[in-house]
Amino acid sequence: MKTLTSRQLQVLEFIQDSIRVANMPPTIAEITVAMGFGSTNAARGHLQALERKGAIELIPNSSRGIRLVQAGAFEPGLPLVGRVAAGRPLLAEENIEDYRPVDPSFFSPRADYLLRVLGESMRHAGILDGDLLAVHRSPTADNGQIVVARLQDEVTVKRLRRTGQVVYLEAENPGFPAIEVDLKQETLALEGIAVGVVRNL
Amino acid sequence: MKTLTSRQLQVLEFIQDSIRVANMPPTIAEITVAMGFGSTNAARGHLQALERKGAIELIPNSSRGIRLVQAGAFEPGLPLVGRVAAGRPLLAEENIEDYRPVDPSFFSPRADYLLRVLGESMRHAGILDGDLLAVHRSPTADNGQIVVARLQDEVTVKRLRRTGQVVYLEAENPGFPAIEVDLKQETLALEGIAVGVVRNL
DNA sequence: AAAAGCAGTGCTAATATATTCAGTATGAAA
DNA sequence: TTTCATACTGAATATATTAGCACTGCTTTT
Repeated sequence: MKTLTSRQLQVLEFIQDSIRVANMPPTIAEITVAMGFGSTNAARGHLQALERKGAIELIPNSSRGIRLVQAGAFEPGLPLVGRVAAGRPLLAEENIEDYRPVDPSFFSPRADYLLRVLGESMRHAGILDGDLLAVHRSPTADNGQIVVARLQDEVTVKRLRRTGQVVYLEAENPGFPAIEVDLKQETLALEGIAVGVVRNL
Repeated sequence: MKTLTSRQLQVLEFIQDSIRVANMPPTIAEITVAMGFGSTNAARGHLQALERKGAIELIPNSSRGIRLVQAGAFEPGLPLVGRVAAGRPLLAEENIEDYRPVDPSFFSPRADYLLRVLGESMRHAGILDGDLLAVHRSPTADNGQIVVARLQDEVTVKRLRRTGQVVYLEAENPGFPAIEVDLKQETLALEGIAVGVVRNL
């Protein structure tokens, strides 16, 4: 989508608000009033510009015939992180596979992103290969929580178990050994804590 | 809300579909066409009846001026079914614990409601006690699918396995025996097929 | 210097849409 | 038996809404 001017953005935002509040797009006249135009053509011009730029779609001869094109313009959903490129922040653009319409506040604390789970190491916690893990960004976590951690450019989902200065990242599947991190020697970079699981069957 | 007639319900459902699909309420003319009426007044009559009964609100002199009154018209979410009362339809009001902001179309096929899972019988399929199972209403299911079935006023989640005239509802946890249903003697009432899992950690 | 995009006004025509009035027919409730 | 709600048809009207034409003025790009 091409960049919008600030005025066009205002119009777009009014349309989004309209849909959110009234559950229907506004008429051109409503936009005209809301924006303080003296002529409906001012609004029409903006709508046509927005359509040219791909922000909306106009349905000819249809009242309130404005359709938001952006999938999730008002509900962007959560970024889905898939394979993580080495040396890049977890939420760097190249790690974001897609956006999924999941309500962040459905989880508590709020979910910040979704992580696609690889492998079976957490199977016994009901987290299977391919599941989407809802993650809340947090640099700290409590004992016993399931966390997302970075270890040498590898992202892993494990249960955190701390005893003194040693942290164990435990799998929930026999055969997968726990990872031991000595806080005196290395730092443990937590990416977040797991707050939920979403699975498509 | 007073009870609606079946015809009124059809109109209401069309309006709901319209909002879901087109993101805006239909015009009276659109309802007229969709319902196969010969006159817009047929649709109008239904709309006024729906308004009297509190299902919708009509905005006078406004195109597409139909507003769903239902809490959650904007974010209907999915009904969460908890404990199921004996002898009552699964989606009867008294079975609906709450509504949860989960996007029905996130799953495929679309989820119609969420069922709170009780017990550990599907643990090895990654479905734990307390999980919310996204369910698509369907009277039929394929072999191997995880289904929601009604057996003597009990709702169970099991994997469907069919051999000839005998259906096995298999648990995914050793120690939980499969339930055998002989279709020659009893009927199996499927409530739906599982299309997803949502868990709050 | 010309062309294109931006941001508007003002008016009119076309048509989409809601609304009103006048009916028919059925079944349930008072 | 009258009244009321349901479930429609049919035609006409009022208004809401989109759409088109002709402008002005400013800024940015070519």
